[in-house]
Amino acid sequence: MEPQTQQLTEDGGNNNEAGSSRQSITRWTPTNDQLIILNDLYYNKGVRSPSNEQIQMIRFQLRQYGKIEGKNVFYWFQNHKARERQQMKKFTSDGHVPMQSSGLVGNGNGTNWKPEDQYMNMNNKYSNISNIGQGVSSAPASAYSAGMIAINGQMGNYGGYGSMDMQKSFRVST
Amino acid sequence: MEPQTQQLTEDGGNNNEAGSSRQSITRWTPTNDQLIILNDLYYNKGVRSPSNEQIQMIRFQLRQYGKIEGKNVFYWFQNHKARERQQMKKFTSDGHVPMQSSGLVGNGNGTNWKPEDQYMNMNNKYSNISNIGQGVSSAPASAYSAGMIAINGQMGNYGGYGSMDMQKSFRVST
DNA sequence: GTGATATGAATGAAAG
DNA sequence: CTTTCATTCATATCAC
Repeated sequence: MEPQTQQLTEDGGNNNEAGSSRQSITRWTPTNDQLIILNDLYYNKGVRSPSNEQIQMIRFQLRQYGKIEGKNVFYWFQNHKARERQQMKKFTSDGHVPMQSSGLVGNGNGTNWKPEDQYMNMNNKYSNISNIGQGVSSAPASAYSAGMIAINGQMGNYGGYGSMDMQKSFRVST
Repeated sequence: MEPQTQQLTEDGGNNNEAGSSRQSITRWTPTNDQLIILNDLYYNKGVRSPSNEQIQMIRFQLRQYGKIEGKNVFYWFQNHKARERQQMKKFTSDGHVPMQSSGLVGNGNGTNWKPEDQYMNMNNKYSNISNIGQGVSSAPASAYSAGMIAINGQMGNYGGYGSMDMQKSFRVST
């Protein structure tokens, strides 16, 4: 009834948690585009518990749409998976579960993902797929232009060669 | 939150009746009887975070008074506990906390930190790096290629090395 | 009708 | 991975 105007915590860099030894007072809020990618990875690509490397790549991909850190990606997948499972057990829908339409996921190891078209039902939020960060592709991105990240887009045969220097650890509050 | 001044729906009766599709799409509103039971469980029985099975039992019990699902019970306890703490935190030592805490559960924390470094153990097993795409299939039992992961699965080239020895360290403990 | 408040629902972050 | 905490969004109800 009323667009809640999701306050996209756009990048912009106003976020700040360093210095504060408190609990994170800055909570990452995924943008619509980020959610789309994350859900695509989760449901269509079968990503469940990405490794560190994968997290970094995903982060890099999502960064174009807003500020994001590795831990955000990590927590997102962890929560998403846990809650999907929780929903199955705890909220055993006697009626229905007003969340994602998951359900098949029987894979628990990632041994091999069975490609299957499943559309996530992002009926939750409002489609605000707009030019959120039009031109956000800042400079730092070019430094890592290894071109081997094919998370969502198409990638012919560039063959990156991936000895890039990725951050090895993202720590919160040094 | 105020004291349990059950100001619930003044309709007193049951605006939520099982089978009534009246407000099924709206959020659950506990009936008076349900609130009595819930509060009894909370204050007299000391229930704070019921397990899945407990939730189901509670749900079953409450169901005779109105439509209810497991998540409603779950969220009720979550919110009730969180908000009780929230108020307690607000009146840290005012001496007048409008709540009838019975003091069960002996919860003494609230501001208790654990001065301990928590290193998340991202145990990447030796093999079986969940490959997310159907294109990259790592060697079964040789070296684990974690350098580059084609999340899309459209990679025509396989990556070399990346940083394999990453140790993600969430140093989050305050 | 509008705003304040109570509270159900959701989820990021973190602890266990 | 499971469970809990904290913060925030969303909405029903009440006060005006």
